[in-house]
Amino acid sequence: MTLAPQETCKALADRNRVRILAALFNYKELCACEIYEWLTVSGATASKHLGILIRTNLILSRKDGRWVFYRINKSNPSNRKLLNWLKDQFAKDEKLQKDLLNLATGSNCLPLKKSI
Amino acid sequence: MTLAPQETCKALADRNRVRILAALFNYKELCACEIYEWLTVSGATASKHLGILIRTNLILSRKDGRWVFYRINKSNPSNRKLLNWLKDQFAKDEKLQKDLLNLATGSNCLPLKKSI
DNA sequence: TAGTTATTTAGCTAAATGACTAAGTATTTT
DNA sequence: AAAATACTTAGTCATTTAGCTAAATAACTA
Repeated sequence: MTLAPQETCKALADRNRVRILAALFNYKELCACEIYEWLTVSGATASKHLGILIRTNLILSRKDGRWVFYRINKSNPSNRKLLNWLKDQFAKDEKLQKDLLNLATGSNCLPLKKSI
Repeated sequence: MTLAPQETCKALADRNRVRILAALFNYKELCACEIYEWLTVSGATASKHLGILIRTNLILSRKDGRWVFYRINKSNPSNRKLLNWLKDQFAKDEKLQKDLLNLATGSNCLPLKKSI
């Protein structure tokens, strides 16, 4: 299944989905509840966003007990350049950087595991 | 004025806007009427799409008499990687490639000027 | 087994989007 | 100056989307 460019871009055309990717750039993995608490949206809303990112091959998930952990899909060569561009954009997005600081301490779920 | 990534992506989240960019990758410049005839949408609709691409710094325009010519904005370094990714995607998008063949001959406006 | 926790699915609503037509502006031609 | 051409702006309508709550599913815990 190949995606047309506008389909991939549509997945990235929402602030909360961009925030999810930015968070996953900073952490190897995050579970759904860590994500939706940080986004401050309902679990259902976050789940929908995560589903969209999964279906466009931008992220991958792994189930562990009752948790589902999400991570960036780095194994998709056709998104390589796109993710690289995104990373550049994240670095320049001051609001996002401030926002990400709140993720570091915010969870009452499992401990966060810092990556990179 | 810096754009957040989701704003740039939103501009690319529509098939007709992607088609416009693909067309402008193949031709140095195209005028609005060449574009909307090829897209098979009304001039008003094309104008709106072109305005969106202009406002996100993806394309530039130049007025010449009663024509407005559009071209890819290659001078914006922060979109370099994104445009590069797009180019890769275009090459793999068979529908788009077939579609582009109809642009070469399609105009009853000014002569098309092949680029690259 | 019953209850609790984590996530997804279903159904709803308000807002955004992309298409159209009609009207407006700018420029050229007759 | 009037008509024609190229494009943009404004207004309308149908569809899509992002949020919510409630209900369903899945997995652990007491």
